[in-house]
Amino acid sequence: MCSCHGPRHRNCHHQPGNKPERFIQPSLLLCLAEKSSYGYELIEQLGSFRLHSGNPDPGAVYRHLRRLEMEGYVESHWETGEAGPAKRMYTITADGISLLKAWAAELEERKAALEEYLHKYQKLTNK
Amino acid sequence: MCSCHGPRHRNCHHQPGNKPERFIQPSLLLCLAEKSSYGYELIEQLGSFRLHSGNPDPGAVYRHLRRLEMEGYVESHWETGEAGPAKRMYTITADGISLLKAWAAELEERKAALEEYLHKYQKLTNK
DNA sequence: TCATCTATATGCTATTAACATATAGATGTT
DNA sequence: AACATCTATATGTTAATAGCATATAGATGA
Repeated sequence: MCSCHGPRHRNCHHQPGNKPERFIQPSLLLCLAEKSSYGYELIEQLGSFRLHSGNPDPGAVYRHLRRLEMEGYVESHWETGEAGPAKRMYTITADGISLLKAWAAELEERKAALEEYLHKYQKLTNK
Repeated sequence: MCSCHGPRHRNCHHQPGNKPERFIQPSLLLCLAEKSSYGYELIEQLGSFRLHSGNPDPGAVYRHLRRLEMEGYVESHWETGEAGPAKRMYTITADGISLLKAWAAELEERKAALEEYLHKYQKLTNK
């Protein structure tokens, strides 16, 4: 029974299924390492990652992008040529590639940590 | 370059290595499914999990335990017989076992999600 | 004209990890 | 006896973030 109530708790964080996603940053970096892109498109791309159940919050994505730029991991410029409203196109920098690499190592470690946990769980249930 | 400064930012969350641990609850449940235990001992046990880099924050552990009890996933009683100060011994309930099972399924899913991400990363770097 | 789609952005709240500190009984040392 | 240390539990505060709501505006189509 979750102690959370009200409209802000449709996705309560206290139960396993309702995960806080902390993977917006590494996902953005991976997408941008593949090709330059912009917020609206990146939102759709992240939506297809298993790490994100459905499209991520647009607000979160735009804020992450601005921050990554402020910190020098990506660069942006306005693209006005194409159809529709102007897009802010983002390109990953060398620092961004380094950060992505660090994320990959970290996520590899987390995978191993999860495997350890699940192994312990298996050992318990097979007793 | 992280925009975080000051004493509260020795462990900045924005960089891969500085992970927020969101695994105290499932770790506690797994330990308690193995055997009844108490806060101080559980802190040490969690410290040996790869999911936790070093001993977790005692405050966090004690609060998690109280909340798990409030929500019916564990039960506790004071143990005064042994040496040292009294211990609040925790025992997992049937609901707690169910919750643990749900956590295991969720962490299995997260492991798969991480594998997907890392596979994409590998594909990129092998180009 | 109006609705809808594309696109970016900001404001607010709840939750949580991290950090700091408080309390107190038990044990060991001089 | 006095004192430090260890065991054990607990609370107060802050910073960071996910999630939700909302604002803005140009482009497209009916």
